[in-house]
Amino acid sequence: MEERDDLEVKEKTSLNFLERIIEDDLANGRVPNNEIITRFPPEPNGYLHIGHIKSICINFGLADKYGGRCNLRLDDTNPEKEEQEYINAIKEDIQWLGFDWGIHEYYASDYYQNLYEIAVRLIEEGKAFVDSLSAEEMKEYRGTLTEAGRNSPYRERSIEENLRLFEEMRQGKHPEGSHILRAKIDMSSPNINMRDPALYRIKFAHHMRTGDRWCIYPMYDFTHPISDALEGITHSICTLEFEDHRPAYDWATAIDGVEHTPHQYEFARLNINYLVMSKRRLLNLVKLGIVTGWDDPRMPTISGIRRRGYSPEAMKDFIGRVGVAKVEGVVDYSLMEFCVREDLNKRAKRLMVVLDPLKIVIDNYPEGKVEYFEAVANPEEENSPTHQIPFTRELYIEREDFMEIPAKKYHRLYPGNEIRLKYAYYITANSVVKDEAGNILEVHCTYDPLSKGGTTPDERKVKGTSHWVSASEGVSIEARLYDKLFLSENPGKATGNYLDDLNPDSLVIVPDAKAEPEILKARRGDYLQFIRNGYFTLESKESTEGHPVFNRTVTLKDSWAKLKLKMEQE
RNA sequence: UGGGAUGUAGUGUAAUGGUAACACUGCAGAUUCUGGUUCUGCCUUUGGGGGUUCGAGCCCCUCCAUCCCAGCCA
Repeated sequence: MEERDDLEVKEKTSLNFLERIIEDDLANGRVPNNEIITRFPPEPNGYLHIGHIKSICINFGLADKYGGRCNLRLDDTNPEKEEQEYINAIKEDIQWLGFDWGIHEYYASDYYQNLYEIAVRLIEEGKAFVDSLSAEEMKEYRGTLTEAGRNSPYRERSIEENLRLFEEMRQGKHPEGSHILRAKIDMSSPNINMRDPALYRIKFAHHMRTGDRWCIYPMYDFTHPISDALEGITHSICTLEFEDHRPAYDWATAIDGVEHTPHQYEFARLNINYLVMSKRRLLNLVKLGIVTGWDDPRMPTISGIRRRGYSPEAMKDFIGRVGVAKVEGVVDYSLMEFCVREDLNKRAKRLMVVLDPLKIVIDNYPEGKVEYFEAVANPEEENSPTHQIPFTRELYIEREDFMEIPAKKYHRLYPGNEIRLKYAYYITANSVVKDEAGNILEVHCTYDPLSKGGTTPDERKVKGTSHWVSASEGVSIEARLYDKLFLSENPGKATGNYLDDLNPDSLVIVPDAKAEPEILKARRGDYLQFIRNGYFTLESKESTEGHPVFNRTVTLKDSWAKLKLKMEQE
């Protein structure tokens, strides 16, 4: 221990592949002004989910690390699916994570005029044409994965006719689906994305930002690279499924007149086992009313996990631990739980709440007496604040903290056994009161007055300690306990019948416990940690007007449940 | 079976031609005013086969496996 300082702490400098690319580009003067510019380009067609956190952390993180910047760009080129509500939510979620795009908030729709002009220029140069094939015909002409496609019969239209048609498309003179602007690349390319990709389609849809000004909208393969170029993006980082689009990206940034040439790099998206992470499916859960909204605490959306009490720090730590690579893997849910637990353990305020109450009557404690004990908010914290907890003759403890016939290795309350009520007294169980059906209604105990504060003069030890709540002084709260996020039975990505797969794993518990000072405190916000194996969060009143809800954030290692199972098997 | 990518403990990620490692999980033990926390220990790894090299997870060849692509979505 005295040699600590002499130990050479090996600086861990291993870089991920993107950092290596950037450092190499920087070292070789390939970055204009040495300013790394990335972008996070979500389509505002839904709420951001946990998977997006990886992309956000990579793009904003890289910009931070290398002293550049990251633009927020809303990729709004499909007016039928996009909504202002989503834009607001996206911005809130990124900010919650602690990232700031400053003044660099852009919209693909800001570039509609530029894009249009570039398209006209492509037509003039004979590099794009108006195709009048139907969607079905186009598909047929495209060929298959193993067979080359054929040129559209409209491919050789004159430049004049193409120009006229495209202009008419813009003016709304043609119905949706009648014409489409395509790039002339190569119908026999083994890469299907290069078989004369569509550039512009007709859509008589109202756009939330441009209204009815346009009725032709540019496609991703055209919009994205040019938006990147226009914004001076140096490193355009996306997920693996766009690898096949990189040639199209390079084609677009090579168009005459497009000044800046960004480069696209791809990384593996985040998959977490049993977690449903597809905007389409999440939207479905919302539409079908299976959840209360995108921010339902069971949803793996950023707003959902925020409501359950996950912290941005924990999620960023999680992403850091997952790493960045090109391997399509599936991360264990338990790693995310670990990160949340680790963070919450350091900062969560501990409050005692009984979720599944069992009444305890202390026969030798005076009726009507109320005594207060001091509890610390967070034992992990030095000089942690304390608060007073009322103790009375009748209390509630957790139902699982009592067993009439104890299992092996059970050292909580059972007839004849002595345990400690945290911060208060030692009690010993004597007798049990049951109803006709044999359900335990209450347990009668006696307490040791000398054990006040949780220790005794003779320093005898007890093996069990339980949390408790006063029956008369406590407050009743409506609690909804969520175990995990919506999980699928499919360990990889959720598939077809994911709705059947979903295991809500939630239950409603209404504890009988009544007002306690610490519960009132909790109601003002923050983390509420408690219980043997779990952390709980209480939503702040502000964010859930009228819906006081308890959310159990994570299930800790369910060691108790496992032990119980083991004992049952023995 | 066209093209593009990827294979390192159960999972994720390092090792950039020089002793295969870190974290999570799992298992065991110690501590403990909650069977939590904390601490300690253990288990398990380079997809297969060739080649180059004094030396290969890394370079070459080959086989195998997995993922992505046939929207007028992004």
